[in-house]
Amino acid sequence: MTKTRAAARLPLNEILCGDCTEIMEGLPEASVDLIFADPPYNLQLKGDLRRPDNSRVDAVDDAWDRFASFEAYDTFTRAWLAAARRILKPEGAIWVIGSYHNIFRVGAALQDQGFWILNDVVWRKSNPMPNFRGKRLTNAHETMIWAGRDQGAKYTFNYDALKALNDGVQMRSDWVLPICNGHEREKDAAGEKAHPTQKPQSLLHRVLVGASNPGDVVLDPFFGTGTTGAVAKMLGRDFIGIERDQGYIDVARARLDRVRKFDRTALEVTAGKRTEPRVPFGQLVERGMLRPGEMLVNGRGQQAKVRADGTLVVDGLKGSIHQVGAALDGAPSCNGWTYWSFVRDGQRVPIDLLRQQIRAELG
Amino acid sequence: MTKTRAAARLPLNEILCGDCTEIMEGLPEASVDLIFADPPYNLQLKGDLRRPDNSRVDAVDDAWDRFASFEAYDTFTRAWLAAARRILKPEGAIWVIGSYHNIFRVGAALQDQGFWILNDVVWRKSNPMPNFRGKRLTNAHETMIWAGRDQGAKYTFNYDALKALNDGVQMRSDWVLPICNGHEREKDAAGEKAHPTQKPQSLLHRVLVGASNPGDVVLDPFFGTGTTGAVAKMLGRDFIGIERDQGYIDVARARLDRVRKFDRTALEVTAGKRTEPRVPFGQLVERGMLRPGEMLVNGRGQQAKVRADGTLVVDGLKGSIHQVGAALDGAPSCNGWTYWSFVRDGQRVPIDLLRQQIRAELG
DNA sequence: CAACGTGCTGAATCAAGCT
DNA sequence: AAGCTTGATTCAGCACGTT
Repeated sequence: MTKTRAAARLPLNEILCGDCTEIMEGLPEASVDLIFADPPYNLQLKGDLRRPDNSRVDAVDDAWDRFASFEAYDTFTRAWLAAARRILKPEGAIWVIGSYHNIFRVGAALQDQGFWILNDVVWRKSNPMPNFRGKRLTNAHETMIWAGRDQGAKYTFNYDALKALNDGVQMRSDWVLPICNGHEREKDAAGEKAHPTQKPQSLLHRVLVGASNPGDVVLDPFFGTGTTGAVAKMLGRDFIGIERDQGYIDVARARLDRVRKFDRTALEVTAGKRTEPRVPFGQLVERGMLRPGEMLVNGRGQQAKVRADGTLVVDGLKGSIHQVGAALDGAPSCNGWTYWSFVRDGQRVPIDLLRQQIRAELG
Repeated sequence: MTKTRAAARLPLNEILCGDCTEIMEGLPEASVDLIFADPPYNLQLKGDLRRPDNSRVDAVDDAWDRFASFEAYDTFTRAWLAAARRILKPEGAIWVIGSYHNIFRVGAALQDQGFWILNDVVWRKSNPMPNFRGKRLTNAHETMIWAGRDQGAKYTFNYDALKALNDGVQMRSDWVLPICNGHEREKDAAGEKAHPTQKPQSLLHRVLVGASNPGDVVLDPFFGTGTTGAVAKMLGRDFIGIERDQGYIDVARARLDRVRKFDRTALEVTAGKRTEPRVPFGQLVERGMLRPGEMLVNGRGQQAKVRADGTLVVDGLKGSIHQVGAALDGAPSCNGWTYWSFVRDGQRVPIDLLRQQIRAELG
């Protein structure tokens, strides 16, 4: 009976194979701090789409994204949300990502079940797939809903960490991040993308830094190739993954084995100092251009450690790239962008180069 | 009776005072090209919000934004959407703007009533109000839903005009625009903002340029201080405004009197090739620009013979310029106009050049 | 001069689907 | 059936300048 299974220990840092609703029903009540869910979008695709050069778009045509009707999709959604709600701690929170095909149904279901929406967050893709037919706007964003378990319930929000990640100004509800491709994109044996909708690590990085703490339990009921687990592991959170496709699980397991946790000081997050500059240093970290724990070096060879929220630490000294630089030089101020370098292939490279890359991407 | 009122003429460029559902029920069926709606957001604000300096934030606390529950809000939403759908032409479209408080309920209701979502569009505010309490992300965007009346229905989309607006690249689904303030913000007699949620004209400009044509009828059931009407008038569209607050209507009337329509050349908009007159390939033969028996050549050097009726033949293969091109490439389709060239003075010249000559003659 | 680094350009690649 | 429909990124190739 459920009672027995519910008493079972929480299977931390494992991937459970099966239907997420059923599996969540077997987990102990009020045991999870954060849920990140990337459910099927119900894209309702028909026929095939070709580019102007007649090549075929490799679209999402997997069985798991097919539903007979909005009603069928609603039934599915309400079932997994109810199961998710039961295992969520009273002060836990849920994030769900979707597109216009499904997100309105998900949002209404969340509200109907008593979740309390805290923000909707727009992921603005810096490099979306264009609209090949020229019949609509380029679909350049996806929407995440962040909700607490109940109206008035407490929830985790690391305001200052996100502010630091955003170089000293409040984090907004729209996040500009590139889609997942290149080396970060998991490949199958044939060298093809292993999953059609793999999310970028930078997105999960921001969610987990902002809405969870080290040691928290983060559950992902649609684990796919395990981005949530990978970022949770790096950030020192425990994860629980649920996925019904064994092929995806195999890819995720191999991926998680490769992932290393960032060290402890890198994970500590500022309590709230800031500076003025305009392009967030934290983005270099979120995007994986610099790893938390990596050392930066100044002109005199002094080293500073990069932390997950985009701040630096040297001995007891913590702060932004500018603050730490100024303190080391005993100067009233310092432009951290030109002050710090990182090391690649034995060469010192100014971090400003990375900022220029981001600026180029953003146009 | 409704029947009588429904037969009434369309009240163009007027503001009707009253409940929008009732008034729309009295308008003729299938008579409106575009609906832009900015319904109450159901913000559910409690208490008051103060800035760090203890000044009070002038929030939306008007009676029109209070609903007892999500159910009450849904009932309201489904009623006005049904009335809106009846007066929409089969090839018309609707835009609805909202925030996370209401947009998920609006989106689900749209889908449930048979509207077909074409895009969701994020208005990314370049200057949003900060989050004073530091308890959530800065609420820096609102969401618009663009939907056709039915799945598969035609709709107006001025692809090339929006592309031109966007510096020559496809318009994306996220629009960065400042909020409405300064001189554009309508003031009441006391010099205070006349309406708490006045939308910027830039937003409506983009919607109307992209999703309507000059002479179209644009209806706004929550007219407020008349931004939709003002931009419609400037752009040479007819508007119908519905508003139940006489105070807002007075402000809107005065505003509309001040607005001047742009002149004709300013209103002309980059048109796509689609809207150019269709020229049958056979006309090139009829006019003697190509001779029957002459050979066309594709990119791979394969040749096809032009016949007197404007069809091509290669070996046993006969058909239109498009069909033969597709068959030779083993492709599902082909644009024969760009696929085939003829030879003049040893040079390959695309046949599309001849079509352009004919179009130029047609004006 | 050879060897190598830099920067430009154009081809190739690839992206939650859209008459 | 006609005929209209991309943009960001990566990487190889190559000219050119420096060591």
